[in-house]
Amino acid sequence: MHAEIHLTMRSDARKEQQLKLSDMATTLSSGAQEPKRQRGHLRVAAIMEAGVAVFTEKGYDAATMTEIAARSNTAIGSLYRFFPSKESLADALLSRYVEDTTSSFTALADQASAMTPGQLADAFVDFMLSLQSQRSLAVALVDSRGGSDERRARFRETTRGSIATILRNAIPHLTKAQSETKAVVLLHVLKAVAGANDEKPAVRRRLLAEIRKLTRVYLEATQSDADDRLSAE
Amino acid sequence: MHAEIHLTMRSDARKEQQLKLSDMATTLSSGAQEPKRQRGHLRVAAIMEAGVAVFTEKGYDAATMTEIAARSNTAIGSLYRFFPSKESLADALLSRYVEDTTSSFTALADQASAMTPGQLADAFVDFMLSLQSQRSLAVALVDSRGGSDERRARFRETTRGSIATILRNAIPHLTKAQSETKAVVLLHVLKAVAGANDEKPAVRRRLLAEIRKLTRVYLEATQSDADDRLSAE
Amino acid sequence: MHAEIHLTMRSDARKEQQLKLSDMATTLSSGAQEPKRQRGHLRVAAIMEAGVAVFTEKGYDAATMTEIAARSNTAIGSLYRFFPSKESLADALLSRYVEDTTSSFTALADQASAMTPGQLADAFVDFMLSLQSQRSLAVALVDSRGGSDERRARFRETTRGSIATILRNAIPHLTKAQSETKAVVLLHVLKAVAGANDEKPAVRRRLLAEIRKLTRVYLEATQSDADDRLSAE
Amino acid sequence: MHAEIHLTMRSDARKEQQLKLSDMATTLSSGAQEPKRQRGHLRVAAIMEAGVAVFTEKGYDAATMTEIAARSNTAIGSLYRFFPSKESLADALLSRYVEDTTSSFTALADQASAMTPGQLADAFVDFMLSLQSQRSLAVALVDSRGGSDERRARFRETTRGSIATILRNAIPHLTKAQSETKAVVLLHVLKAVAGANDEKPAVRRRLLAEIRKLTRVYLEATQSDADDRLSAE
DNA sequence: TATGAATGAGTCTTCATTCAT
DNA sequence: AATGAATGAAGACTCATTCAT
Repeated sequence: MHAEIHLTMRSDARKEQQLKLSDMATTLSSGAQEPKRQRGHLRVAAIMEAGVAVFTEKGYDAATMTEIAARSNTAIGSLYRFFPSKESLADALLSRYVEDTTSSFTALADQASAMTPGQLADAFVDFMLSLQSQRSLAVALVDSRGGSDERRARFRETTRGSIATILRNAIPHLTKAQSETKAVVLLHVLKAVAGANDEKPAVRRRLLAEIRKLTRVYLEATQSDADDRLSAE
Repeated sequence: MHAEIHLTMRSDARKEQQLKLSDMATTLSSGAQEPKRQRGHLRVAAIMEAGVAVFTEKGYDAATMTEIAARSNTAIGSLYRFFPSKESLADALLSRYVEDTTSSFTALADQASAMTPGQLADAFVDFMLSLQSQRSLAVALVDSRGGSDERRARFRETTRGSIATILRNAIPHLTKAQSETKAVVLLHVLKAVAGANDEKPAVRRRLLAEIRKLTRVYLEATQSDADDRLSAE
Repeated sequence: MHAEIHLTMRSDARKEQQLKLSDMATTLSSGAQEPKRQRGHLRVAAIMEAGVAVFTEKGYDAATMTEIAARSNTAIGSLYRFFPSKESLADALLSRYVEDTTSSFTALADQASAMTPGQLADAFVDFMLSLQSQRSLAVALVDSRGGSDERRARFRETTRGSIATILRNAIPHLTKAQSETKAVVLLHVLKAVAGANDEKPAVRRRLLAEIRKLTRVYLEATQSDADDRLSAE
Repeated sequence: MHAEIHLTMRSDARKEQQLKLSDMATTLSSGAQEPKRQRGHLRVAAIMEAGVAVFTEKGYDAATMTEIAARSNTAIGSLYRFFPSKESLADALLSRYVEDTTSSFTALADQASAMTPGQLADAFVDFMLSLQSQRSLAVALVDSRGGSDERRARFRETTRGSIATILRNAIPHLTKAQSETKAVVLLHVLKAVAGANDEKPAVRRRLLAEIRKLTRVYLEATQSDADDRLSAE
């Protein structure tokens, strides 16, 4: 009963603001309240950083809103002003990550058509390395049970789609279905980059080299496959 | 802050029992069984099965001891008699999984020396498929935060070691360091098999075929590498 | 226990402002209006209307100051400028209702002396019907725990007094005590009019007719009683 | 998510017990856990009494589970073991009241056919007086927003139905519709008995006498109406 | 003066764990 | 030894109220 009341109220209270804020709403799209003053933006940023830290360290379930509030020097009430639920915070974080990632992917896609599979493989690994820090958040939020299922699914779809597109740019003759299957597998392989992070530096270096090799081998094999199929026709 | 205090306290309170438990867990999960107190063994088995089910379904955090007790028709007090903490149950489950897996790996290792890399690749994928059901438990317990960090780490080490051994059996000339690096990567790749489970049947089939191909390609490349290096000497 | 401490504290903190408020509330709810600061009056009016709406819809407890502020397009800070507490707003609303009602009662009282009990009964029911919309506010605020106990008690007294007066006007020979007792009972009966509102139209119609009949019968019986007692002397 | 888990678990855990307890389940029908040991029954009783007290004093919203737990010398967790939500406690209390009331009504119904309207009126008022203490709880729970709407509605229906039946027993010739309309009105009138409780003793006495008179007059008038209608045919 | 961000006590509820019977 | 009642710390979230800008 309370919940309904609350939601109703909020909708009422937010209607008009929703409009003028819709442009900035991208980051906080998940039901989060947009700050209207300078101070608020700083606060939101602080909360998000704390959120990243805590979710990454403990995982979605074990992370507590109280700790996130404390780490960002925010009263719990203020945290909830901007992010009306734990899930909404996780969603916002994920969204931001998706956006960052997506735009990076777009850049990669542009260059992909001019790359050999080997080059592309390196580009992919480098790309994952550049995401590094954020990546572990995504793992904590997506691979665990964090946030809404729906958004997590959408996130996965988006990422897979981006990779599939890049693959088709770089390796013509791939059917859509093929590129999508390969995207899933490739994405999985690339996730190993994030995993490497937890190892000791020496091991990490070797691991990264190996992942690089694997990726290259995979993409080259994919290329030859496509060529074979083509010449067979 | 509170949370930490709490956890600390708990750990303290449990230390001594942990010992009793680990004996028992080992005893139970290894084949050896004490004939006396048959009832107790049945009970423990029931609890463990319920634990597997619940942890798999809900993940470590969301699983409750009460539900595990209920599903195994055990009074909560009895459950705690055998497994003095949630963590200890997760650990026991993981241990059993490790042992099962390890012995399977051993069998695989015996045959590995007679296999070509391509055959080995298929064997690995088939192997993962055969673990399927149990595998999702490991995911729930290892990739999330279930069980003690320490044991999870040990679990990973064991698995990696098994794979490394197999690799060296099948592909001579690999140094220990190489085989270990490759084992990490290969294990990661093979985890995709478990992930494929969540996809629709049609996708799943394509995915598995692709993973198979990737694994084969990877192992074959590994072989040629080793050969090259050898002939270069 | 905590709750009590909290409430106490709040009351303490507000005492002095209560005075300022009650002046204002009285001023506002009586006809007199200060020409200066027109804006403020509009704002107060808007707040009060929103307050009526929200309290009526949700009841005192579930109503939130934030929603009342939003519905009246008022910043929460401004709302608190005029009504320093939720209770003070409820009180102001109740006061206004009492005043409205009282003046209406006064009009009724003027005509009452010329009415037969039967006519008076109808007049009462019609009167309650005319209050309808406001009545539900009173229910939300008086029958629940809205506003201060003290003011609610005063409100009840006033209303009962008005009715008692009317009764004595219409039915001479009633002692003061009698009229007061009857006022309490009559008021209770008339509240059924408000309750009828929640029923389906068909039922509502029948209900109102029945209440009308009951009221008539009651007042007529009261009359005969008085007559009897008189002639018995 | 948690909620679902919880519910699921409970259902599982309770299945078998539900059976052997179904006979006693009447009182705690609203999802409450039945105690299985002596101690538990005492506890449940204590909780319910505390619940009655607190709900009556503060109303549903303002009552806190913490206070109810404290007043019944129960740990909050124990309270929730028996009554898994605030609403379920309110429901259980209401149910018990309904049952008490209903059986009393049944007894009244048996005698009603032999009563004159005047006697019936007195019987009704006496009846309400006998419910006294419990009545104010019903007011707190039914007339406010306490508990689930559905159950409150059902409660009202049941009570009205009982009264309607009694009326038809005592005053033949009433149509079903008539008796139902009159039941609603009569019930409302009788509620004044509970209200009288809050007055000073002297006032209370006079009030009760007046309510008695009103009820008598109403029922007698109802009788004559019915007679008139009959002879007019 | 108006605004809305900040505050934090308090609410309901959950669940691992202990302990009396 | 088995049972399940008891415990209470902790978590997510709300909202009346204050105060800096």
